[in-house]
Amino acid sequence: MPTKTFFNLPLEKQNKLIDAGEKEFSRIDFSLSSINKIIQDAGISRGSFYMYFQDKEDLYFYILEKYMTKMYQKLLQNMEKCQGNLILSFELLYESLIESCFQKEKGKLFKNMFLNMRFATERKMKLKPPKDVIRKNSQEILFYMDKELYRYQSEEELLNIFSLVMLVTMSSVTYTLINPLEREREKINYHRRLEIIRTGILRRDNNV
Amino acid sequence: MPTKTFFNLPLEKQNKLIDAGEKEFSRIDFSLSSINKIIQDAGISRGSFYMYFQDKEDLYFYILEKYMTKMYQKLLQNMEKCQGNLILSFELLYESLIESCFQKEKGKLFKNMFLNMRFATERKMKLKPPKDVIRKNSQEILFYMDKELYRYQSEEELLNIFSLVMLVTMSSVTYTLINPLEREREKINYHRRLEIIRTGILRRDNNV
DNA sequence: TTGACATATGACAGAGTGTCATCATATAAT
DNA sequence: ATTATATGATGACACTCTGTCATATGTCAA
Repeated sequence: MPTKTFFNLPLEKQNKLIDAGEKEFSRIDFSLSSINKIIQDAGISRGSFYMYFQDKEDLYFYILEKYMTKMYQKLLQNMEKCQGNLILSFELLYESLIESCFQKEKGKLFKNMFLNMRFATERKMKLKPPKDVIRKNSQEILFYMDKELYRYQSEEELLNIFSLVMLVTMSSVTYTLINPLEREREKINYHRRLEIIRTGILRRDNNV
Repeated sequence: MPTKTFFNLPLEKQNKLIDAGEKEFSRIDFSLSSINKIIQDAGISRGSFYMYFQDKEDLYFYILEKYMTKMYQKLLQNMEKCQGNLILSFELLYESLIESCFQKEKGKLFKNMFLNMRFATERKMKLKPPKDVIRKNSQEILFYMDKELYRYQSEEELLNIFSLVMLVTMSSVTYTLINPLEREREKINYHRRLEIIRTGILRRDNNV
């Protein structure tokens, strides 16, 4: 998290630094990005940067979290729109994620962030109690979720289904980012995978 | 790939360098690892290192590939042992992966490699024609796979199922590495996810 | 012995990181 | 008005890392 000093800054200066960060993290992968470039672009001194953020990672996660939150909001909206249909909601999320990643403005930023997701989750999990964020969001999702559709034993099982669909979605988006030429084919495969899961969790008359 | 010069080296010297690499990649994440440490440990000069490998990444992938190959061999063996049952084969693979990752000797190395997998696949995909490796291995898997068990339309669908199970397995192993305390709980969740997939792909009498 | 070739070396330039003593500014206290 | 105190800003500094290159060493054939 940024320091108190950072938040005391006039908003304009805050944004200038955030923008410089986004620009650098768009340019290149996190591990190769440079604080020098960021402070140069933002027009602040080296010392100041370390006044506001613990390190490069600190700034990175501050930015990342902003977009993660947006994504969850989007997912919640989808759940509402789809009357609790989990699969449908993720299909919509998938579409908007792909669209975001191929847009001009923030496309490269999103791409780099997606490709770094593993690194990101690892760090986050070390910092916070593991399920803190995802659990809270999952609970909200569960609230919207049409539970009559699926057979399940416990709430944990529902959360597990949720995580599974999330995993498959993120993985597919990432694959598409790495292989943009196979975008359409991967989309088909993604829907196939969702269909397998849907069939697997569907409540049927002949209950197995 | 290492250069011809590297392979001309006496095996002893080759191994010393590989060992030094594994030691460093065990110590710390790839992006923070240092060639300096490696050459110091291997007792060679800076110039020599660049004589043998293009860069740090080159050495890393050379080591990674060795273990990836082993993993695939293991999976193939499992397929044979399980008479083509995909789910069972991956359950066995899961167990041996977890075991490997918690062992004393190479545990930390495997852990770091797993956590870097996203980075690794991204690089690999840029280097080789995308599906080269996984496709070749998948074809071998398909050879062993008991196709009567599952309903599917095409070979591509079978490969898709394979990738899905692989994804879920790798993801679960990675999660366990990050949260070792939840090892048992995650194992249960892993089996639940596999059960969902199994149900989803199972050939039933009342064909949907 | 002399080339010709493969191999080995470490000094070097360039770039990056995090720190710290110091300076500047604003706010409060006397 | 002046001093005191806290807060913010700065860039030089020490350190580490990377990839290169001119030079040195070893080896084998003619």
